[in-house]
Amino acid sequence: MKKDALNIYDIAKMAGVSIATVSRVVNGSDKVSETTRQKVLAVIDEVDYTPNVFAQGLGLKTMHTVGILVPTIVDHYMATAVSYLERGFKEQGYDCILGCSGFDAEGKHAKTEMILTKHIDALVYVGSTYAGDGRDEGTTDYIREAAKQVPVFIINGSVEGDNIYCAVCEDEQASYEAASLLTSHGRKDILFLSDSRSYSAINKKKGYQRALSEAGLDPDEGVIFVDDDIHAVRDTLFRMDRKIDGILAVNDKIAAGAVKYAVESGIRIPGDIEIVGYNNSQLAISSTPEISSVDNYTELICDDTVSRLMKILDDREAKPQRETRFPCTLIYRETTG
Amino acid sequence: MKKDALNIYDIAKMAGVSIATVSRVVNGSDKVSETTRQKVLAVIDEVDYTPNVFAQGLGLKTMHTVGILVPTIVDHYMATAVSYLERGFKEQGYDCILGCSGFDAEGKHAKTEMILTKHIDALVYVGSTYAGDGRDEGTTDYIREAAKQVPVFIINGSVEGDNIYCAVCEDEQASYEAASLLTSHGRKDILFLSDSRSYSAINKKKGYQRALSEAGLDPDEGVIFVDDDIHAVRDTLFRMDRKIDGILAVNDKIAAGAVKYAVESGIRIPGDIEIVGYNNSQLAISSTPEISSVDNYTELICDDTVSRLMKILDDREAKPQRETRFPCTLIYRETTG
DNA sequence: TTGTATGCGTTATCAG
DNA sequence: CTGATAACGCATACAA
Repeated sequence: MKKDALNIYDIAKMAGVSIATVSRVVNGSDKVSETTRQKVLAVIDEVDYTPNVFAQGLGLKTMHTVGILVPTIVDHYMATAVSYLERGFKEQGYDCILGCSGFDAEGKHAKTEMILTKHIDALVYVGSTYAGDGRDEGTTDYIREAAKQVPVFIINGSVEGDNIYCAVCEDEQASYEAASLLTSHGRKDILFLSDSRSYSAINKKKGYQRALSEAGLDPDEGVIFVDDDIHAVRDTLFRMDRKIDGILAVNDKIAAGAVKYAVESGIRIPGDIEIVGYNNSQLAISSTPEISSVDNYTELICDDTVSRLMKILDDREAKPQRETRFPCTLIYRETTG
Repeated sequence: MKKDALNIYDIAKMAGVSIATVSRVVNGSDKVSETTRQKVLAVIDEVDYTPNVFAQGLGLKTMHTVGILVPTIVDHYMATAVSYLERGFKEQGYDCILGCSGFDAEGKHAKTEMILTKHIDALVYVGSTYAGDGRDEGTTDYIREAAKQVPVFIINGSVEGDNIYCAVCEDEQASYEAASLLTSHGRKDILFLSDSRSYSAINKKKGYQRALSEAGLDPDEGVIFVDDDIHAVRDTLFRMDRKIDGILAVNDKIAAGAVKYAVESGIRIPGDIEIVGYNNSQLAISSTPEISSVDNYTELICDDTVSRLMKILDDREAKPQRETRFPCTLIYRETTG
């Protein structure tokens, strides 16, 4: 059936040289005469030989793969990030092993263990959910544990530890600015809609609260937890039966739910209520009216992560910046005045 | 730094047995006494030993990984499919290597070659773009080439060839039913909005055309190619300056663009125009009015693919059904009457 | 510049 | 039931 692939011995025999020479040619060593190089290359090209990655991995202890863990790939933000990471790593000759861990500790822990058994060269966590809520150090212990084996990178989250590198966007500031925009418009009843206590959600909340405090508003009573579901958010707002003239959501899906609520309630946007989403995704555009949303430069963050990661892989002694920070910017659309 | 992991010799030494015995215990062979088994297991548990997958792969010629190729993971449909596949394969003890190929032939070809060098146990293509347009056989040759090395599965596309297995949804029928719904409502100017000539897009078009023909309408003049972008679709429709009372789109993003067009033109939905999307994604819900959309049972298709794939991997002689077909159903929302 | 021999960590075959 | 030992395919230090 599946005829065994040719190995280095076959090539050596066909080219009339030793396996060492073949190996040298394959790996681009300069210690081989041009004539033999051509001879070997001809054979390799002829029979379409590719070195066995398992054997390479056995000796070199690397198979040029990096592991990527996301809570769910269905989320647009994660998908986008994975897309950029995959592109970047591939450019550097690294393949990606993907794992979807879910949001609970057990899954994160289990998937981390599993993916580590694959002897990946590095591990990238995508999503601030992996950074925990910053309160309970124990929740991120599995990351420090993983970092003992391979360099660990976190996209959009910050975790302390040796061999752990982070890239975060300045959510606190972005959220502060968005909320300040609303308070500056005289909004008094501004909600903060969040579905988690992840690292980034916490920072967004801080920014929101800072803005409200500065405006002399109660920074706590507007903080609401909701499910990450358009209709669930809408219904939650319906049930609240409370005057609202501003909403800051931690993602566009939640913001879209808020828009539904306003539209179906006959509340005018942005006249009576202003709404700001987060991630600047297609959902913000699909919605009517289109949602003003914070863009968090996923591409920039991912490219930076790839380049810092490669720095380590190229030189195991290299110590790139432990944490890089990126700004966010609010994209103005129709839900803000 | 990264202390070398323990190997089977270490365990053997610590347990006072031979490596063969350790291997037997690890692989659950019954040819080992209960006492020694416990002794070895104790050591393994104690020091947290895991067999080196490279060495296993070298001998067994498999590392229990399957390759997944998508044109882009950013697309919601692909992301959803990958999510289900990953879950299914992981359950069966297989890891996933992900590749994003883009939509052009060169990328598909190159990524296929790359992922094959990883000695994956099987390859799954997600998306009908890989099935080509069915006209040019040459465009899918790289798939038949890949199938010579490993079993190949295609999600939502049909390609002929040995060792190639497909799962498709009955897009022709679903599209026919959706278009028939509109004609039955007396719609006369129904557009078919498509962004590609992929296998599924072609089937959707056929269904649309069948419905229009049956209703005595011209099946060709409504077929329009658009960019897969909400605003681009809207603007294309603006420019068309043509009476339209029905739209069938090959995905929800395009349908969302159509909704924008109608809303901004003051055309009433579904009174003056009815719109049907495809994939039943969040975009359909995010939109206002919410878009009626064809659900194509991604989960079902993926689970079926996983189970057929495992059948082959469990028994290399097994020949599961070459092509499985799944129905679609229209989810009625606010853009149809 | 080229070839030989060894190690990488398993699994599997074959004796015992 | 258990233990040597030979593959598996490659990279590389060492010899020539």
